[in-house]
Amino acid sequence: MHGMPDPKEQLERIRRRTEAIIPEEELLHKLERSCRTGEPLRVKLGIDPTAPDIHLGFSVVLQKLRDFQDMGHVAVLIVGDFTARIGDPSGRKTTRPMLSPEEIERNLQTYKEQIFRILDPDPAKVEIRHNSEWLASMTFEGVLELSSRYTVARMLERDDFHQRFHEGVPITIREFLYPLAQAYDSVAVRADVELGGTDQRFNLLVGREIQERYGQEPQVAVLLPLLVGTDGVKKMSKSEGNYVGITEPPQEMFGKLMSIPDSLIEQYVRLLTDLDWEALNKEHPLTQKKRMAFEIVKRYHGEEAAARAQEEFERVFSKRERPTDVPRVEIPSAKLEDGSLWIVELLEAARLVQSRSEARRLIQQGAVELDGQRVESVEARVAVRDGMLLKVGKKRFAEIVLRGDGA
RNA sequence: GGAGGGGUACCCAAGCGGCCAACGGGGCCUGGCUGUAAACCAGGUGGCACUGCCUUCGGGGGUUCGAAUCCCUCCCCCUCCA
Repeated sequence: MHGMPDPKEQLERIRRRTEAIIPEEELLHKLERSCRTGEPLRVKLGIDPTAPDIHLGFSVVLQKLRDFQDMGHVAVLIVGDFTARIGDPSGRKTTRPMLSPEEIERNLQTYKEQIFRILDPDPAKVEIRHNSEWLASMTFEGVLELSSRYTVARMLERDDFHQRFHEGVPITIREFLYPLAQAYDSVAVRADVELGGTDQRFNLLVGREIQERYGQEPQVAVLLPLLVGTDGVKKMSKSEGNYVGITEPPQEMFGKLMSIPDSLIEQYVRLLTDLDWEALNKEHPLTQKKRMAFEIVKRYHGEEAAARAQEEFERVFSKRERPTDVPRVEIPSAKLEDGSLWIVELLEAARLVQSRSEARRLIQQGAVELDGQRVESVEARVAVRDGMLLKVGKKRFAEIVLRGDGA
């Protein structure tokens, strides 16, 4: 393995945007040895097969894994198909849905398509494993073996377990098994490093100890900051609906990024772009946000698409003009009476509302516009013309296309 | 094994025979102000051509003129003691 950068330089690069490296000296040793022997480090990252959409929060971790790859190391992706059955108690969320092997495989395909927009697909630098490979076949004896290598007291050190224990909130034995199973993954793939968000700190540290108990050199935990979601409060996650997916269309991405609270701009710029925050910080927040959104869209869709997304955003929201791409909705002319239609029915036919009651409410609230003209009355009948623009709220648009009877 | 507390709309949570399509908060939607930010103000947040009707309060059955509210039964969750 030649062309591998100097270990100190590597460490420097790994440190960027990283929350913690535990312990840092060990990582340096591993890097030095790797450089000497030409043996790449095995860098483990667990992926959750229940949520195949990759969002910007996870991209921070993936980007770091990419850094490792670029320095010549191997990404070892662990599909947590078996651990998904246990359900990670981190953050004490309710249990996740059980997935069939087929669903998991389907998700993995989606995952791969997305993951390689960030990772290097070079087969020499990626290894994808399912943890059912070694966990599903583990005997009860194996489980005893594994579980005898960790103590209840150590388990209870974990913040959420600790809290639950003291509040009298039940903790099942099964939940104790989760960190152990994840830790065993590290043994199975002989991980040198494991990546994760800061919420994974405990799990990754258990991995270290378990590896040691199985006679392996412990992995180094590299923790990355958790990105706050577009709501500005909770960490970005699919289930909270506060995420930006890396495969979302440019327009959507740009819009979502513009809607984050100002207080998040710095974090997004630092974690998701290579922009110089110190310089950017002198600008107006709106400018900062646009630059940030532009950079991110550019990363996933290219410069041209990013520029178009920005123009479009400015046209629709700043200048309140008509978007370039408005969904077209066919209205059979048979529905019309003397060329006109009840506004509520029109909204329904255009699928801009979910029910007529909703349509009525929105009209009453002044949210409905026809060709830029606010609809004042719920009872209104409107003359429908081909190419008419229907608008509900700030972002729901539809263009009416009249369809003749004969067609 | 014993004792007790619960299951209400997207979430939390009131209501405990009619005034309940169900208080309040969060979230979300809409309007205003704006920079599609935040903050703030106002309204909305089952369905239906709608001064009314229909479907909702874990499932099923019953009492009653009338039930989210009372009774029976089933399912599920939780706490404490052993």
